[in-house]
Order: sequence, then C-alpha cells, then structure tokens
Amino acid sequence: MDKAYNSSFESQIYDQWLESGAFTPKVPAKPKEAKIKDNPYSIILPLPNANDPMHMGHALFTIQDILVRYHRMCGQPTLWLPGGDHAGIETQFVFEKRLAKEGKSRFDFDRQTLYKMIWDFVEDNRKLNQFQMKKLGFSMDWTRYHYSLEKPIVDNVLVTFKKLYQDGLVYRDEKIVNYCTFCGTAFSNLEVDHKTVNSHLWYFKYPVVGEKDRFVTVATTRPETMLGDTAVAVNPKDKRFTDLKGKKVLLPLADREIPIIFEDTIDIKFGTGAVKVTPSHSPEDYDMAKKHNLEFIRIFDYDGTSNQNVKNIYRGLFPNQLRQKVVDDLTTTGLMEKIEDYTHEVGHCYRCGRVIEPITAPQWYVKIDSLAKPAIEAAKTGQLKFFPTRFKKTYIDWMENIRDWNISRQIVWGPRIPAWYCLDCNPDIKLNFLDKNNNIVSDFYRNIKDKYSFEEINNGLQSLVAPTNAAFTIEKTDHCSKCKSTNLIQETDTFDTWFLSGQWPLSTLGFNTADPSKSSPDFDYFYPTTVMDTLWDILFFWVARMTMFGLYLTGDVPFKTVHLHSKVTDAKGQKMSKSKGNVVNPLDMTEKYGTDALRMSLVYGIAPASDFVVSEDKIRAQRNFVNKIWNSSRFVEMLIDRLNPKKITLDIDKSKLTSADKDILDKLNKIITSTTKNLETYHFGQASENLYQFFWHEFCDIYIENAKDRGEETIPVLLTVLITSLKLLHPFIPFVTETIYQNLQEKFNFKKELLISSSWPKNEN
RNA sequence: GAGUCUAUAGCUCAGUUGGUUAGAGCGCUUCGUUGACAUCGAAGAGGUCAGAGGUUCGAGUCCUCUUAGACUCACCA
Repeated sequence: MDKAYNSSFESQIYDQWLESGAFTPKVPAKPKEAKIKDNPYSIILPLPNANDPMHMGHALFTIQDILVRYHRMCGQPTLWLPGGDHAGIETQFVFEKRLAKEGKSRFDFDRQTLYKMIWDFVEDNRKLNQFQMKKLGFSMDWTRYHYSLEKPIVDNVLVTFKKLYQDGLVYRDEKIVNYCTFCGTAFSNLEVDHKTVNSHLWYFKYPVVGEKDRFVTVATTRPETMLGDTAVAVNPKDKRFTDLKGKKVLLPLADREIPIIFEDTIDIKFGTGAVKVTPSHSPEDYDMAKKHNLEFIRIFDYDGTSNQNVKNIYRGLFPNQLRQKVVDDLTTTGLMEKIEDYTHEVGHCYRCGRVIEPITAPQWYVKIDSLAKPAIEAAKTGQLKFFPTRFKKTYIDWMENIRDWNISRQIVWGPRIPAWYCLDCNPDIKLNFLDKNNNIVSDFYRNIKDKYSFEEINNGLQSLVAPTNAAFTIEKTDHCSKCKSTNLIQETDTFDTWFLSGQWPLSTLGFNTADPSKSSPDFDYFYPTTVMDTLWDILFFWVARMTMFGLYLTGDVPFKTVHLHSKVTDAKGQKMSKSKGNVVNPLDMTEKYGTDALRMSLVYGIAPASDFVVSEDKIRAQRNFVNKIWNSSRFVEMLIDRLNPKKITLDIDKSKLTSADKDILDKLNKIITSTTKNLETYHFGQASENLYQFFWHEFCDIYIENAKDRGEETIPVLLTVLITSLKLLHPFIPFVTETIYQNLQEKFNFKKELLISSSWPKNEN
C-alpha cells in the first residue's frame, strides 16, 4: 500500500461499482407480489437543473447516497433514480443573459429558433452535470436516468393536463397576476419575493361631482395607477363619507367620472379612510371591482409601458416615469395634499429582482382545492411523514391556504400548453410574430389576417394572447370543427416547470397516465418511493405539488417520508447561489482533498434542517481522518506481516480474549447498533461523529497501540474490527473504504466481493 | 401582519426519548515521537449551556416570559 491515501483510485473504483451492476436493482417478474416480501428501497433524485454546474447544494446529495448505500448493504433492492430538469424560466433566464452579452434578445427570434438554441445550450451542460455526480461517488442507477423533456415524459404530462381539464380542474381566467415585465411572464405567488421598500404615501384630492370645493382625499403608495382608477372606496361606517352615497368624483388627469363605493374591508384609520380603486393593477381592488361590478381599465401593457387607455401625454411610460409625471401634474394642478414617508412590502421578481407589476392577464389555472384536500389528509394521517416533523405543520398550513395555481408561463423554454385556437373563430387573438423580413408584428388577428398568410404568422410566431372567452380544443385537429378553417394555432404559453416536475416520480417510474394498468414494472415495484430528500426551500414548489399529483393520479403518495435537509451557506451564512457569486465548487474540493473528505465533512456534525457552513478547515480535518483510516489499515497489514502467522482468520475464539479484545468488541457492537439507529432516524451528523470517534480514538489510539505488543492471537479481532468499521464507514466515505477492503482481500486471500455489495454488520450480542 | 427556527469553549458547530465530572473540528499551551499516519500521540487551558422564572429527586435538554438574531409565508391602500 502507498504511504498516503491517493484519491486517484476513485474513478477506477466507480467504474467497478458500475460494472458490477450494484447501482441497478433488478425488478422481479411479478413486482406487485414481490414488493411486500422484498421491501425495496427507492429514492428519486431531486432533479438538478440541467444547465447548472455542480454546486455545494448538489454535493448534499451525499445524504441520499448514504441512505442508499446503507439500505443496499442491508440487502434491500435499492434504486436511486437520477435525472435532469429543463428548468423552464431558470434556464431561459440564464440563456437570455448570454444573448444579452451578444447584444441580442428573445425578441430577435421566433419561438422555434429560440427553443432550438436553448435546447443545444442545455445539451452541452447536461453531460457535464452527470459526470460531476459520478465524481462525487453517487451510486445512482444511470440506466434509469431521465431528462424532463424526453418525449414519453412530456407526453405523459400532457395527458395529465387533459385529464385535469376533463375533470373540470383547468380553467382560463383574466385575474390579477404577478407579472414581470422584464422576464415577460406571469409568476405564481411562490415566485414573488416580498421586499421592504422605503417609499411614500401620496395624498391627493379628487373633486366631488356636483359639489363645489368638495374633495375626497385618497392616500396611495402607487399614484401612477390613478389613471386606471374606476372607483373610490370608503367604509360604510365612516361618518365622514356617509353623505356621499350615490355621488361620483371626477378623476383628475383622466377627466372621467368614477363612483364612490362603500366597502367593509376599508380601514377607517388608515390614510384618509378613502381608497382609490384600480381593479386592473391591484389584487384587492380587483376583488372589490368584481364585487361591485366596476369597470376594468388596464393602463400598463405587458411590456411594462402605459397604453392607449391613458391620454397621449401619459402614454408609453414605465411605471416609475409615469409616477413622476402624475405626481408633478397633480402638484401643479394643486390637487396634491401631502406626501409622507412610508415603508411597505413590494413584490419583486424572484428571478431578475425587478418590481412585479400586478396586472390582469389571461392565464391558465388549476383548481387546487380538491387536489389539496387529500394531500392534507395524507400528512395528517401519517401516510406522508416529515422529517424533521415540524415541517408537517408548515406543509399543512400552506396547503390549507392554497390558491388556484397559475400554471402558464409566457416563455418559450418548456412544453407548450396543448390547446389550439381557431384564428378565424377568435379574431381578437393578439399575435406577436416576426414576418418574413424579420420585422416584429404585433396586432390582433382581425387586423392582419389579410396581410399575412397563416404560415408566415405561425412560422415567425413569438407569442399570442387569447382573450379568456376564446374557444379552444385540447386535441390537435386539421381544421376547426365549427368553421372548417385550417388556421389553428397552438397556445404559446408553456407550463410552469413545477407542473412537469410535480409528476416526476410518476413519469420516471413509468406510470402511464392514460392507462394506469399499462404502467411499467418499475412503477409497480418502487411506487410509492421510500424517501424524498430535498432542500426545504422547495417544499411548496415541488414536494407539495408531487404529493397532489401523486394522490390525484394514483391514489397514493409519491413517497412515504419527506426528509428535508439543511442548506449550504458560505462563511457569512449566505446561501450559495450563482447570482451572488459566492459559490464554492465542490469539485475543486474533491481535487484538493479527495471526494471522501468532502462527503464526510458535509455530514459530520450537522443537525437536521439547520444551515450548514462549508469551511475548508472542516474538509481538511476529514481528509486527515480518511488518511488515518488508510494508514491504520496499512499498519494492520504490516503488523500481520511482522507476526508472520501460520493462518490468517477472522474467526474469533471467545475463550481466548483479553480484556482489551473484549473492550473493543463491546464498543464495536455498540457502534454497530448506534450507527444503524442513527441512519434509520436520519441522524447522519451523529452517526459520522460517533464513527470518527470510535475508529480513531478507540480502535487506533487504544486497540492498535495495544496490539503492537501482542502475538498473532490479536489478528482475528484486529481484522474483524477493521473490516466491520470499513463497512460502517462505507456509506459516508465509499472510495477509501472500498479500496482498502479490496486490498485486504487480495493480501489475505479472503472471498472476493465489493464492499458496496457486502452485508451490513449486525450486533453480535 | 401570521408562523417557524436559532442563542452551548476564541471560531464553526454536535449533544436523538431530561440522568453520573457538557463534547468535536480548527485555533492555543506544554511534553513526547519522527520506523503506520499529509504527522501522530500524551497532558492541559478555555463554557454560571443568552437572561429571568417554573415543572422535577434531577434540565443544555420540558414549560412561560424577556432580549438578540435568522428564515418562511402574506393581495391591506
């Protein structure tokens, strides 16, 4: 053996594991029946974004590898299924940043071309990502790898959409959505970051119609939206306004008359007690408008600028520009009463960081109540378990307050929603496309149908906006069943990524949504999977959605236990992310200290679901531990050589044990028990710490030191403790333990087997 | 506004259902070894376990309050 552990063995060892088939469990002929007897163990990998190079968050998949290696050694058929996610908006955002560097934008391309470009970009990175996971020693079944845009997976997801539609759970509506005008898409509530912003509260006066010198003063944080006001609301109990019943006010700068409405939800104490109502740009106002049947006037377009619904002088401005102009004009006309400092929460785009514009837009929704109900039940009954258990409450709270899910995104990168509109039946569809000369055309179909052929429109299509009353079919047909037109165009909205990844456990295990009886044996054998281990920050995004889909489609949860692990932070306690530029590359650490050292340092001493700071010191300390294991093994070999025994055996003669022997064997049995228990209960930090202590300070410092003065009768105990320790340590530090194990087999002619496939030790007492 | 979590050695953190002198890594002091060990070993300094009260034979561990910080969720102008 070499004098020090050398991580250059790693790739060779990994290949051995791969070739042995240890990563690929066999599914028996009758999976449903065999399942009960075999007790298979399965984990679906939280699919990394295919465009993402490895970061420390991915390195935490080590936790799953530990679980998988442990259960495999326990003799269970074990599956760890890897994958890659196209990651809709995330990937398109990254790609658009690259375009911007070349001075281009998404508007320079039709959607087919843009899609192809992003596809190629992802393909280049996808292989890298797989290579990196292998480097970290992850014992995933690569024969079952899936990518989220594989045709069968997408097809299955489209079938789910149709099923939801047929069950009356999909609808279109034009509600207020969280719209990012920069990213050009709507987002779900989860994708909005609320940030505290120092701003102002503007007080300005609306003249009461028919009453000279009488005004209603409103207080607002968004003066610019006043151009879209369609009412002023006051509390019916507010005596200051009771005499205004049935009156109207004149909206300044717009010269429209708008009603005064009475609404219980208005806080009498806030501001002036009178609120301007802008139904198209404020969620609360939207609700009020629906209730009171008010007019909707949308003054901002989806590109973020003010539109034709405002006077010419206010047109074409971004919200902050318009704000300045409105405030100026109100001031010069003497209607501005006062401006106060005010701090409040404003929604920002989680992706690009810009202010979210609440805006009415037609979108696709999934009715969520009937899906959430069984998912709540599953958590309450324990069909779905959480670790740490406190997340059960978080999960249930969120589920109980859930709102309908906006599943449409106005981006290119992802499967398009399978709905087709007949343009001739729906001439009010707005089309954005590049004509054959690459000029952007943006107009309603009715205005352009004579100018452009359907082919020209469809080929250069960027996006369309169909009114909510537009008729559509969810099957692609040759011609419209009503008017026989062949000008059928597919919805350009794509699915929220989580709509697709929410079905990941089903898709990857071969569940057949159209005909469940035709699902693959993998599904019958491994579903529901055993554990879902993931970062708690996607509990709602992903875990909740998977649970709902799983229960809706199969009647069963997709996984029995949700294990939520800690996030990796930098030295300052900040979450590592590419945008912050504080990413520590785990692969650099493996180069420097070896994969095992990195893996061990990731779990050593961590508490479940608490933050975890990566430090090089810690990795270095574990490197020393790995080296200690290496050298003590080497020394055991040397000791045995020196003793030159007649026969080398692992059989322990209990009648001849010294007190040192008894002591170490007793401690070995204890560490077997505690490690097993700790792994079963997800106490990886404790397990690794105990093993570290045992191996180094009990076995090396005491027993091996003692063995230096003994004869060959020490050999069985020496080797038993060493080999058993290797097995216990294997899930944590697979490479060094496997290397030593094979070395010992070679040297002493033991039976040949891979440590990865050896059996988990049992307490002999 | 609602909720969750954290507060233990100079630093980063463990401490699983309450039970003998509270632990690890790094750092620090002294000595030894350099014939297994990227050194390693032996010994040691360093903590009123945020503060106050309570439950208990017994609390870092359970309960209440206070203080400080972190995070999550949220359509209040």
